[in-house]
Amino acid sequence: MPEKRFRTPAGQRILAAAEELFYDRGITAVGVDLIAEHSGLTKRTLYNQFGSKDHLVSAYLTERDRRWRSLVHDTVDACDDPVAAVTAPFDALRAWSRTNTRGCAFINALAELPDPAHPAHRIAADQKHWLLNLFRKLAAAAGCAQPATLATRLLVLHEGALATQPLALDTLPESTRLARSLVRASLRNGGPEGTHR
Amino acid sequence: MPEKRFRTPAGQRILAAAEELFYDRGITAVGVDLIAEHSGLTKRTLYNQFGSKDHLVSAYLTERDRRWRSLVHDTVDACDDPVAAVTAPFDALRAWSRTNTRGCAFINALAELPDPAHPAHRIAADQKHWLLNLFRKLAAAAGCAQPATLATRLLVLHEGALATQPLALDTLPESTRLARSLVRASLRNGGPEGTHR
DNA sequence: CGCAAAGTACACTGATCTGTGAACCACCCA
DNA sequence: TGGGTGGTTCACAGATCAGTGTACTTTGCG
Repeated sequence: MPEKRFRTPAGQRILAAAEELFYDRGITAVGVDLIAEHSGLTKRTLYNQFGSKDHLVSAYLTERDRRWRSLVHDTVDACDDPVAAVTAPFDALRAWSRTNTRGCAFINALAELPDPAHPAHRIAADQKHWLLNLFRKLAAAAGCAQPATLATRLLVLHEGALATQPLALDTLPESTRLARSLVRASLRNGGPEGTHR
Repeated sequence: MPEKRFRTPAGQRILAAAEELFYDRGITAVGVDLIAEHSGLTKRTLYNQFGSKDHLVSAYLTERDRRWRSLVHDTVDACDDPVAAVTAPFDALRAWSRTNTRGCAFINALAELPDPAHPAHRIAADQKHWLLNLFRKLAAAAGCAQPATLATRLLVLHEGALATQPLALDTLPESTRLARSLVRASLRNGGPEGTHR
């Protein structure tokens, strides 16, 4: 059962418990017994619903990705100014970080699951490509010069702020400021500074 | 045995095997039996030398930190231009990435070891603080305006390039270009762009 | 009523994990 | 020559892990 569109209420509760535990304590460190216990359901139900721990891990990452994209879309849509919309993912990250302080779930998952054949790799790669592409589209829509280059820079800033988050260095505000200034600069002159040569 | 200054040859070989396996496959996923087998030594020797897997993990991170700092120091020292020296860690990262393609070992370790009491947390936090402070000192030495703010931005770019490395997006070149342009901008006018307000 | 789907209770398998005990061996050096 | 240090061999303990088999109960619905 690689994917499942409609999940039973018990399946949803198990997935919710898995999301919390996997993110907070790490995927390998959390056993299926613990997930069953935290969800109030039985291990048998877990296996009836998800088939294996690997499939549950995939469902965890897929669901988290869905929630994150939904938040970013909402934040972008709430911007009436197309220039402000370019850095809307940074605003979404600020809100997201209030309840998620253990860094990026996908980077963390890749750290624990080095096998490139594991579905987690595709999910993680897809998410970052999606964000890169979103930055590019938003930059182009705002009339930024060289949207591809700008998008790469914004992605690096975004991931850098996210990666340093567990270290409590409070890098997000400065990253956001720099991101906004890069967008402004790409509107003022014919391209972001430092691109020539 | 929390630290050990002088290690026996067998201890060095075990540590070398542990470094490779922990980084490539993840800490939790690698057992002590596998490390013993890869090093050609016995599990008994491993425990005689390191006492526990946790201590071996600490030794792994400490040794990796030492090698990375050594590379950065050498790269900085090889710069005759103090302005180029500010972004020398990005050049060091380029060389480092040729053989280390699984991202930051410390971020990865934090993902697997969520317990803040684990020594890995202190080692990882120390490393990032060290790099942030190095950026600050190099920026000040080069005459950059607002070296603290610049250092934070450079650290975010550095960590962003490192975090996205396993995703094969090739973000390091663009991160390095942007880092250099930020340094240049902080020399030209009274501070990096976008800092006012 | 009768059936099927969803979930429970619980024992259990086989593998793997960290860590230990104890006897033994090779080498170096006083 | 005789310890002492460093390493080996190998069995083993105790815990935990993913995953299964089976019989039972509940609930909703035709």
